[in-house]
Amino acid sequence: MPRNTPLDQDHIEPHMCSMDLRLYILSHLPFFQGLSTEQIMEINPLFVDRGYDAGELIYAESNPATRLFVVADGIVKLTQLSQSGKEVMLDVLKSGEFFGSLTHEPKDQYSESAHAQNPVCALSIEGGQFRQILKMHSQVAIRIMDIMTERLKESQEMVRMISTAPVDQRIAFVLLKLADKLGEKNEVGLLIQMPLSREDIANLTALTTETVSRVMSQFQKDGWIKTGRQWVAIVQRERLMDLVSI
Amino acid sequence: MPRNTPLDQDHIEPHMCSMDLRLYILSHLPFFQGLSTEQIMEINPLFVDRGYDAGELIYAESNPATRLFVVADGIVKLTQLSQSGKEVMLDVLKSGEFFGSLTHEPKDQYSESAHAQNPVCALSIEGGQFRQILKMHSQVAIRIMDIMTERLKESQEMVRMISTAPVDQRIAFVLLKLADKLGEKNEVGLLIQMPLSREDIANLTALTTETVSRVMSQFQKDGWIKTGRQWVAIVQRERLMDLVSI
DNA sequence: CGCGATATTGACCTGAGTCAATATACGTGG
DNA sequence: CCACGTATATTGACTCAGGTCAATATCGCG
Repeated sequence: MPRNTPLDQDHIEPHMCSMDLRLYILSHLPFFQGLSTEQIMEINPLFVDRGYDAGELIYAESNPATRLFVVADGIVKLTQLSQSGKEVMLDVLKSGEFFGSLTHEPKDQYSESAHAQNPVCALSIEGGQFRQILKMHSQVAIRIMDIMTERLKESQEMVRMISTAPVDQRIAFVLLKLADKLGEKNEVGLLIQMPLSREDIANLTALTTETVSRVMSQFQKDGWIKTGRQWVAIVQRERLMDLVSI
Repeated sequence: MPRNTPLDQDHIEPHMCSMDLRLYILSHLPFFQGLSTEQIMEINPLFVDRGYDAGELIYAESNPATRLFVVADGIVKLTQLSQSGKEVMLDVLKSGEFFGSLTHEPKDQYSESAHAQNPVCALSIEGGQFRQILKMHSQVAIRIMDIMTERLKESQEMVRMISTAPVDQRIAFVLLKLADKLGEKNEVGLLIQMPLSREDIANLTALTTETVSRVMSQFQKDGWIKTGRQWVAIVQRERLMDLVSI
């Protein structure tokens, strides 16, 4: 049984949203590819940076939606609340991914809440200013469109899994997806580099913590994963893949 | 008990995807707003039209994705198949909405199947040609981006409903959504203008036909809806709204 | 070292699925 | 235009996957 958390806990301090990091992030954003360095330098001052503590709210569902955010460092989770108060986790974002508002309609509201899952540095820009950029650079708008298309596809895949797959498949599916996105090879296996509790996994799979615990205990007994408090590593990726695509 | 189907069955014949309809549709597409009539006329020849019979396949999941489609007339349903073979209905599209491929990567595959739910006339354009239009007209790309954002939001709302809401709320929710999109006031109530079986509703809500039948029988006994073979009309919209947002 | 958050495990319950029988609407062809 | 046959819908009895409730264990932080 592994002792301590194997998660990497070196985080950039909030105040280290430095100019260097900003320019690095902005110039490497997938949707700014195709812009020149000068264009990036011009856009740079429109962004503000800010650090968030682990667990801190970045914005809340149904609040006025005015800004577009970009993760510079850390992990951001997007959630909705059901009427009964259960949290539904819609997505997990890492450095380089955007979230928030793509519009500048005064009446628009955020359709989900965003929380820092660990210490986060995020850049943000006012929605209207971002739309100016889109208007001037169609290749940026096309990139954003492509990313939204990909996200829609993933959300629809989630609908399919939740609608039709049994619990072990659903859990295996999200573990594999997270490992693809955040996996880091170490001595144990493929470690998912984010704090990830049973409750988080339950909120990602439309299950309860108890069910997640039972299934993951079995996965561990079978030697498919190794797991502890707030972390999961995949040991036998193939076994999980087989399970998902039976 | 209403006797016959109250659905409007006047459909444009497949061969009536006429030039007049084409230009009307193209010039009224939400994402072509902002283009001049001359620009629309220029784009027009890039589209081909085709009619589909009720139930006919337009394209299949995992086939090479090469074309972008636009519904000119009729209803198109988008579906995925689970491994166990159950159909999951992802969306229902009406005139003016697009579906298919927004890319021109040779290796891309359709992530869902598209079927004509009733007789359909659709226009389509090759993905690469459409991207040329996007590149030249950033306002079109921005419109598409906005539509994809809206669709993602709806898909995420579906994830939340399926994850957390009991069956009667889920059914009420999709009936209201369909009525908002396709509702037509008539003597019975607000009729959903598309062929809509119990199985369709089951595929939209991650339920079985039997459960849908039981819940809808109850809705009808309560006087909230009127329904028959392949049609549903909403009588007491408020009651359903109350149920959904308890 | 001790406390609170996190995780596990068990016993039991229940909402929705499954299986099966029956009913009813609609299209088809005589 | 009616009779028949098939697809669609309803209803009931039973089952079961996963939820609920509750007790206990364990980690890691302060």
